Amino acid sequence: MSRRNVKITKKRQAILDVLRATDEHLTAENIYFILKRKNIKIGLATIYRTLDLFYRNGIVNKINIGDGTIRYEYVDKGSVHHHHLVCIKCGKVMEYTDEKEPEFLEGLAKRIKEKYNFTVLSHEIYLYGICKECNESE
Amino acid sequence: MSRRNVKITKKRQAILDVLRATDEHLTAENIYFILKRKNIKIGLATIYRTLDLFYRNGIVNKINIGDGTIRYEYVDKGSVHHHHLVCIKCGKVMEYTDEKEPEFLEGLAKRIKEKYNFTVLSHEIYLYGICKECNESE
DNA sequence: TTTCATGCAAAGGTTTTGCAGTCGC
DNA sequence: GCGACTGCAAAACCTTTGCATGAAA
Repeated sequence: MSRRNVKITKKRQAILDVLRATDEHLTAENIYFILKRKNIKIGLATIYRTLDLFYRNGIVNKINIGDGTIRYEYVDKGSVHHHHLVCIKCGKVMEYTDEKEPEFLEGLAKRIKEKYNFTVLSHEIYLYGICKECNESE
Repeated sequence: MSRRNVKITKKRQAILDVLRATDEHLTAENIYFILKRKNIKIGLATIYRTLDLFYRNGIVNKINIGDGTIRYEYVDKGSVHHHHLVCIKCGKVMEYTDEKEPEFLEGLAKRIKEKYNFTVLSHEIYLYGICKECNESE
């Protein structure tokens, strides 16, 4: 399935705009209220359906930090692959990129293949800890 | 909070036994039915409460592969830290350890600290792909 | 017209909570 | 007896689904 198969309607465009306008990782409900504030009336179900569609077409990533809700982020094809820093104090999710990570992951995939005959297709890395602000406010 | 603060009742012991007896990653419901088969009558709510207690005390890990349910695994303090291989075909979750990973993660935590002033306390790595069996059955 | 998108409400599944009863020290 | 643990049922929560309406080609 590829991106060109996705028809972009007005509602879908609105959701896409919200996701592209932020660095944050939004839940379906976040998007719902952001659009409401912009006077765009849309059903939650439509947002869920759209996000699922986007996900299946590689337009957004799902982020699951384990708090019971799914977050989404726009996949910018031109940007570097990144992972997530989750602050266990304030719950904020930040992105990071690490220059040595791609090389490590490539080697890791190779070793996993040899050792377990498991073909790695994608990965998610979550680092949990204390963010700058929470560090400072102690 | 530390492990010694957790009182181990009969029901809690039963849950712990189930988790220690398997390599699999069990949901609360899995545990419920396993105990039922052993003729141990226990409420689902108790299992949830116990797992949450165990989690807060570092006795179990939460595994969230994004399918809407939380899985748990016993934390064996003596064993090597491992991560997860999730098969996107059959949904099976396996564990792996990689000899180069600890060194990489140590360096990564240091770089994250320098670059973002984020203190890394723990991490989760999920590798998604196709497992041995699903590879072979194609 | 025909197809697909949408909104609403209801249903679904997992997890949490309130409360009364029970256990163990 | 007291405090903590447990079971049940109900509630809460997020997400999906069914169906009728509406928009677009």
